[in-house]
Amino acid sequence: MSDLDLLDSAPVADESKILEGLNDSQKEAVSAPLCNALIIAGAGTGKTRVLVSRIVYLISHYRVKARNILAVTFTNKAAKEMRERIGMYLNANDTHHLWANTFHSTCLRLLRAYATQAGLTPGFLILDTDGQNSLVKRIMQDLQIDIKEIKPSEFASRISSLKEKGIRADDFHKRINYIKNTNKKSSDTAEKLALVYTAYERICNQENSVDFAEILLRTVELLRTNTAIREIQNERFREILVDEFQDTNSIQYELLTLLAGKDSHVMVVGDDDQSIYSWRGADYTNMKKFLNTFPDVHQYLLSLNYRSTQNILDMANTLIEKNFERVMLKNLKGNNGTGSQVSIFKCANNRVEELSVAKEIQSLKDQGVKLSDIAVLYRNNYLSFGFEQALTKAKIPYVIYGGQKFFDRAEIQSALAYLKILVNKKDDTALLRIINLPARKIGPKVVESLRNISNEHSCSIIEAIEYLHEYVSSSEASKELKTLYSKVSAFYNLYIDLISKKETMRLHEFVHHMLTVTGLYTFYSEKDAKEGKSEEDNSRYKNLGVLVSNVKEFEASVEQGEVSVDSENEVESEDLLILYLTNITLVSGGEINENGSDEAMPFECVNLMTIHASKGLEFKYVFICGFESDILPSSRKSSSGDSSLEEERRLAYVGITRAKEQLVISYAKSRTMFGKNELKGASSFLYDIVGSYENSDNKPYKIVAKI
DNA sequence: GGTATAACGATTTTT
DNA sequence: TCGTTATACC
Repeated sequence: MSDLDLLDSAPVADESKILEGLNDSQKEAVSAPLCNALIIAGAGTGKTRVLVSRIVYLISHYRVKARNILAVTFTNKAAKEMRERIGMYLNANDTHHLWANTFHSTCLRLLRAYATQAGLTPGFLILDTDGQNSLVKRIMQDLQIDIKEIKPSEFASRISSLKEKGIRADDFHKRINYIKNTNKKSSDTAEKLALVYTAYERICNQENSVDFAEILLRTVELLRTNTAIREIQNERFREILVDEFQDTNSIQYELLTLLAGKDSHVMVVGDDDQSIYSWRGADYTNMKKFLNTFPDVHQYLLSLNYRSTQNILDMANTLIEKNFERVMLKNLKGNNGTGSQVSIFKCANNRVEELSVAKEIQSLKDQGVKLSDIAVLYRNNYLSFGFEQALTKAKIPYVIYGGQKFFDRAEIQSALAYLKILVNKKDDTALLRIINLPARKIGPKVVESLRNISNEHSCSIIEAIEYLHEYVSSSEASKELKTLYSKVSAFYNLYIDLISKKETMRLHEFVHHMLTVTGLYTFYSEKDAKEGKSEEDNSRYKNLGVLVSNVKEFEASVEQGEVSVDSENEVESEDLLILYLTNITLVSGGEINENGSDEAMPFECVNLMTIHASKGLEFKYVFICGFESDILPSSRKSSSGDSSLEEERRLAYVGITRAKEQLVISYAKSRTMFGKNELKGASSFLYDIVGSYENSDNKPYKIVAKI
């Protein structure tokens, strides 16, 4: 070991301090030997704390080097939180070397480092869900597949889930042929899908872009086939830790098996009772699989809950007991006393429900409760509307998590499309979005001709225009080509101007320049004016300004070294613009405020969100609303088999276990939905819970009628 | 190239 | 019911 290595792995935190304050089972997990381990951590049992402590323990006790540790999470939020918490124990050098990232950014880092070996051109961009949908739509139209019969987004998501199962277009074709040969009937839709999938793969390759699923699949294929690269990673990643393991899908599972070498150890933390993303490919049986496939897995169970009162936990325990497909049975025990009873609001209708909740929040507020300690949770986004109205009327400020994301807005996507073609001229998807935006007389006919040229020369549309420019100015071109060029020459000049200015200006100034010369500023401010939008309320013009601020902020954070541009030579340094574009598709994604930053709301607000979005969070006061049949469990699921019903039950379980001190569960007996008045009853889950306490004098809940 | 009208369809959501 | 979107039409 060199001195430098010793410095790198020098203990940074007092070992006894790491274990201080942990309970016995947490301590056991944190100080586990270097081994494969499965930690089953019930809701609120200090899962993140254990993970963070384990990482620090690995470094200080086992002298594992930070660069040999990989921690993987699902969301950027979780990754950020983990990095921050680890940062409190480690020195800056260790923190820098440690990989604590989402599955996607981990893979992306590998792909950037080994782009060529993975069959990509360096500088490739990420195709987000919108881009994916529009590409699929374009393909379906080209193949004359009726997009009214089958929604492009349907095919797009099916392609993604095929990729998440590791199935390529080729494999899918083989499958269909196999079915044909044996059963003689294959579905018409599947055959169409296969055609679209093939074309989709081809175009993504041509355009040098990867979608989210591709990021994972490419990495897996790279590691599967390239032994040399795999061995480097095996050597590097000695200790791998995975958060929310119940949410892994099959490609992520395979990734773990490939990243871990024979001397590596994998520690996974999860809770099968909180698996609520199976519709997205998550498979909590990976926990069982892990136990059976990885050698010598040590098991740890965390069931002491630090979050909620026992009444709340009893509700949760009673509910989840009805699930049969559990990997490991656990009963949450708390250390916060019994607490007050859970209130079940039995409301005459949804209006009453909304007003009752608002009234209750008002009285909490009057008692001096911080609004940010209150959350209103619901199964479906459309349920938020009524609560928004009721809260507005009561003058109670709130924030809604989710909803339309800033970067999904049309004007932002258009601006980004301009930026994308500047770093990746192969990106036809981006180009087609803006070639005639704002209108510059490039209609479908011109586009058609351009696409013909690009097909002939197997190049992108921009390259076709470049080719046209060369050809027309230097030789005796045909009249048709000359007129064609005259129609796109203005756009070509714009493109050339942007390409050259990009190098000479600071990035945010350049983006501002781009918005000016492309005419996007004018286009959108005129559009705003036409629709009578005031300067203030979410005008599209203003949003473009917010984009510039966001770029500026990003620029500053890169300069301060906050965004890791990996210094190790395996990751090459990149164009700042590529870095920005990658960052917003993969890392930011969320809502940003008018200053262009993603800092939290400065003032006190009640939190409104879906139960899905609440996972991993906790609040002192929680209202779970619309606890009704056909809503929770959702009408689409209750009829379609046990496992989806069980997932809905887990969802309710997640909701309940968010509450620390007080929980209100509310339902309406009648509800106006889509203009129609429907009679719903209380959720079957509520009957299950109440039924369990039928003869008990010691009920964890009380029912309150609201009329 | 923009506007009016009809038709549709409406879980959950991160990357 | 309400918002989005495709198509027809000017």
